[in-house]
Amino acid sequence: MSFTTDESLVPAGLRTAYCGALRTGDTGRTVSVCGWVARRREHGEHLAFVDLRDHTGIIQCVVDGARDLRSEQVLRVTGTVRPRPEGTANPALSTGEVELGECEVEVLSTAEPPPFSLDARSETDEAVRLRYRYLDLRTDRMQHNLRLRAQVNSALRRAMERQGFVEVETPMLWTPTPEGAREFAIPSRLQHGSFYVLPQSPQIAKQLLMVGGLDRYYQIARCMRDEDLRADRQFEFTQLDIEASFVGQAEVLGFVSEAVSEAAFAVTGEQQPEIVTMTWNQALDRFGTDKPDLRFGMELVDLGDAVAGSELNVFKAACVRAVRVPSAGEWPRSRLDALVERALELGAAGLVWMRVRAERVLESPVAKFLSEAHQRQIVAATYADPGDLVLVVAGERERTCKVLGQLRLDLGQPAVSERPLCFAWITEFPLFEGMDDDGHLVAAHHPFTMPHPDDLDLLETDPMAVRSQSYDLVLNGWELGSGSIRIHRADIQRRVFKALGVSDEDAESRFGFLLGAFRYGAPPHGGFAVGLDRFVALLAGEDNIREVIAYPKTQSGADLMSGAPRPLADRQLAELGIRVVPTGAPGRPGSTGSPRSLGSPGAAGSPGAPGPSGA
RNA sequence: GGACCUGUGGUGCAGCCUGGAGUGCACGCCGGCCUGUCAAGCCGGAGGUCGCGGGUUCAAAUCCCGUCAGGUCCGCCA
Repeated sequence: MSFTTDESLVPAGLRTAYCGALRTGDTGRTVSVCGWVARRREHGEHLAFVDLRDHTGIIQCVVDGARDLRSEQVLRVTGTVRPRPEGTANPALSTGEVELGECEVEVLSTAEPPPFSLDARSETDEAVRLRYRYLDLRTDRMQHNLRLRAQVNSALRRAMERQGFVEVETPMLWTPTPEGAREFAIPSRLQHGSFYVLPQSPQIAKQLLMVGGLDRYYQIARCMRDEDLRADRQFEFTQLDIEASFVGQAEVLGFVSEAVSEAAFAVTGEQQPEIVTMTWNQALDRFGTDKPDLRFGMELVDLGDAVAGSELNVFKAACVRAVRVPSAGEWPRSRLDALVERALELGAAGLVWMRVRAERVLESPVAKFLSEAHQRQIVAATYADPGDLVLVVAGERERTCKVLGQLRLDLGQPAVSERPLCFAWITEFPLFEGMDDDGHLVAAHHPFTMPHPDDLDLLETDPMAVRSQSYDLVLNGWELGSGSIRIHRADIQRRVFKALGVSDEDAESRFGFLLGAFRYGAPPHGGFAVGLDRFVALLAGEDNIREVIAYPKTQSGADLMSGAPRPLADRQLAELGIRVVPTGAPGRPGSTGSPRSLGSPGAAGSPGAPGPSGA
């Protein structure tokens, strides 16, 4: 939690000590500290306590005459470290046993009153924090989160380098690729009408590094996707991106496990247990999701056998599954009705609730349609105790599991900050996930994912049953990243493209340079990418990645501090050969009186049309 | 593209449902008092287009419509 590296650093420049590092052992030293005025407590003309803050913590300075000192001023204070008088120590501060006496104060920079309190105890609207992010960064929370993030980066680098990975930087100005996320386009000044795009990931670049013989590549890579923002999604985000040659799935999982475990250890100081692995099918069956939160139980139970032969029509479905909610047997009807409502909303045909009474008797709207034997078997299968609630959903397998999986989260998921850290590998994802509008299969991961070797023969006969050699890393219910073994053989690639409805000409025009490279000797290879923002957020106990990013954007893609995005000057547009088509809104909100108002400076975006890379 | 929540002195909130003078609380700010505090304390003071526009009404922070901003989610994120 604390970042002790600072204490081993030798202060230099204007200071001879860090605020938070002073201890009784420093008694008698005359030191200079530099920082911001966190608080001051005045007791008349000749005694004031000034709490000076730097990134290491707070030291109390005893000052004679603090009249002109103000919050957040930048000071250099020179004084003598001394123990505090009997009974005045402050256990809340790391430096609470000592204070700086006989202080000489130098104001290095004056400061207006900050627009919001930087005290950890006060809450401030996020929009205000973002507008003054440079002030928000001074808070304990942001200092902690950004330094934690740096520790994670450092640990990941250590682990990757130890495993023989070499860091290679890939271009930020890349070429449009027609599939995947919407891309940010960058106009070419030298070739009007042509565009670079910002990489949505270094996917193709890193595979070409394998062809190039780099063997093991990693990068802490920025990726950009022009998709709508969420609590766990920003336009730009960071990945630990890796790729390795002459390895299979087990090796890739090993590399990544090593890296994330080292990072978790660096932050928590606790050795991580071996990461559990389950297949996509198992995750769906047990947790109703491909990103299970393993911090709590309430696993899904298959009631197929328990209700076999029941007269009840709803239980004759392909899949009958339940989740046990411990100690919820006394919930009022209104709450149960709300659960039914929720299940319908999630796409279930219905929801059957069963209160487990004394002697394990079921109280339920359907109880009278269930034989005593069936009731007993349901109770036995769910391991329900008197006082529990059992929720049952029946229908098609995937839908049924997903509904119950969501109910499980609704009713049982702990807060993000709750420990332990439960990593999980999810393997054997399906290669395809449904069809697009043209009746073509859609790749679940990406079109270069190697099918499971046992399922190759199904590619043409039963493609939806083909498992892939792709895998996700999950942490406490969040998808942390994904990866796969790639196709390096032209014949298999051709068959997958065919299943996806990609013709030879299509493939050539879309991925020509990748396929071309593969003609010159591509090693078997595979890789992974870990979403660093999410990883750090979870380690920091934050439920929002904006809290671990120095300068994040709002949900509408604005940077409230800088005002981005903004219109370009006409001259700049001309240079780029760009003409802006007005969006039809004639009246702009306009500049209101407030000089701080950074409202939308006119959205000069593209109309809804296909988008620049739709060719 | 859609659903829901929020917007009231610098900050955080109450007031809105049930219309009646910008009414209240806490913090901060300014001034005064105060020599052991630590979110110091006490006294006094300043500070408001109730996001913006329109409508209903004798009267709108409050009701209605629109709009902007922030948030959560759906779609989207190979």
